Amino acid sequence: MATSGPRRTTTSRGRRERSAETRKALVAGAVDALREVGFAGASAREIASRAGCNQALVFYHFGSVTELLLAALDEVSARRLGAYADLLEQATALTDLIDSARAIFTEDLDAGHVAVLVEMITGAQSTPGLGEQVAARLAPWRDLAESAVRNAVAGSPVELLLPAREVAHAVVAGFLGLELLASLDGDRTAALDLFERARLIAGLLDLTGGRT
Amino acid sequence: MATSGPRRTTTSRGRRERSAETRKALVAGAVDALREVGFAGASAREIASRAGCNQALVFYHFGSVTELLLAALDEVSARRLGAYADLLEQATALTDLIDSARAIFTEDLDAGHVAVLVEMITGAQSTPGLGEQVAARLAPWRDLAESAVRNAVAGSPVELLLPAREVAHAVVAGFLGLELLASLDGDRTAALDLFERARLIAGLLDLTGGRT
DNA sequence: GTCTATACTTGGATAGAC
DNA sequence: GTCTATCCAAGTATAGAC
Repeated sequence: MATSGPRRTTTSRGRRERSAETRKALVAGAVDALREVGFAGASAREIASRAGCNQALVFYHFGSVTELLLAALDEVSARRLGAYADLLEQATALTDLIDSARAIFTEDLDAGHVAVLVEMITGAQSTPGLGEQVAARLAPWRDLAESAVRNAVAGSPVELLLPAREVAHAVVAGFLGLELLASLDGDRTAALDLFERARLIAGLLDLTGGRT
Repeated sequence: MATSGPRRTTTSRGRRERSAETRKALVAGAVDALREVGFAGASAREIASRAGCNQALVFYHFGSVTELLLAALDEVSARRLGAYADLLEQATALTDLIDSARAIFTEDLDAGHVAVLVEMITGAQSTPGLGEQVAARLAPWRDLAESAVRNAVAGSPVELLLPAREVAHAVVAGFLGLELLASLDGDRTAALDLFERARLIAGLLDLTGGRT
């Protein structure tokens, strides 16, 4: 049996890795907390408890609870934007776009990604300066929605009546609103009915507005 | 100068009236607090300070902060529903409906009525049982939107493609989402552009779908 | 890097004087 | 009915041991 040198099993890690793990656990805990108990309930103790580590580590690694919450929002944003970009660039017709949008909606509702965003938006009211930070992190979502819309209506007459930039704003607002309602009464059928309705209309538009 | 008997000037009130005034002040303070510092910042002390009275009165009159916040939501709901009903029953065409909707949107954004609702919806995550209470108070808004839509599309072919109940859900979600975005970055032009766009489309639909 | 312990602050809620 | 005073719980943040 080895008597000296650093022990190295599958579970033991170097200090640097251990630190990175803790940071990750805290971020994940913050995401969970925002989702399940909201901004008002996302305290350092609550988050640390979910991360399975000590409350003081929140301040050691992130300086303040607010900074940790922003890191959580960053993590969710980055992960979702990547996933959406892949899905949406495949959509070259309105029908595809609606299908993708519905898939994204249900996925996010299950995982609570949009809930995290919404909690940060509303929670920003109580923390001076937080609003700008959240707004900056929201902008890429708008841009993504815009390019998706542009991609789907390109060459169609719909393009003239509904500018992509405006539609994108409506899409983002719609997602936030539908998420709010669905999470409030735990019923997503009203939202899913709307996606179905939208798909029907999109089908008509795709037909009449055939591209070159 | 009178030396005995209850003094009665324009500012002195009976005990009962005084109590009612305090309740009103607390409710108004709660509304302001929700609007300006959000659910997370709406503490008993914060509210009482805005109401110009003592913190203990929150518990004397309402039992708990949560109950007071619900009373605030009730007050806003009742006041707005009355105002909207008058405005919306005048709208017998889609164009009218959009105009009314835009007026309501800007009015509510200025006064922060929807902000109160949104804060209560998201804040409900951190307080067990609050979700149901808020959901119950949201239902009438949905119903109002539905009857407004029904009223505006009655007899038009739009009615067949877009059921009022579904559209109403989209309208409520859209209001909440647009409000969230506008309050976040203090810019409502994107929302107003959308209303203008909607009015354009509504004009076309009103023309082609002439009623009997 | 992580923990325990602790100082300090804020907030919910109640008791009792007025 | 309203206020002062106070208790207690929870939260942010830091110091210091390991």
